[in-house]
Amino acid sequence: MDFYRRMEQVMQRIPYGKAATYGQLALLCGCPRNARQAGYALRRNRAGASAPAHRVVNANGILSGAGAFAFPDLQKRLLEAEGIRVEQTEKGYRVDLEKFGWKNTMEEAEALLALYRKLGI
DNA sequence: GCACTGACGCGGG
DNA sequence: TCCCGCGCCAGTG
Repeated sequence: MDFYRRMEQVMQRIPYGKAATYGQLALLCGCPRNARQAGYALRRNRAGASAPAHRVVNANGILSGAGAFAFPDLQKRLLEAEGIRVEQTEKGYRVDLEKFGWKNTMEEAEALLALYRKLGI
């Protein structure tokens, strides 16, 4: 499935110091309904070991994947190392997507689609 | 081929 | 507002 190869490309484009959501990644892969697969891809390291998996959170900004890291607060620490403020809530660690969320421009989305065509994925 | 699972998201009550 | 339930679909056994 080229979904994972697309995921790889999208992951590489998440800017330093920004966080993206699962749904957002799925959307940028051209599969708006594959938010679950986005998470699955990360859990199984399908997006490549070099992919910044710590920059991916759910739609609410919660670090739902924290448990999949070697240490529970590893993701939190990686994010903070990039200047992203992580606050602790009843629901768990959370980032402010208003401030640190990756805002995609239409140009970026189109550039990705062009890239997929070029790579044939 | 079938059933179950999940680092998700959204609408309805 | 909170919670529940359903849709989603590739992997896995």
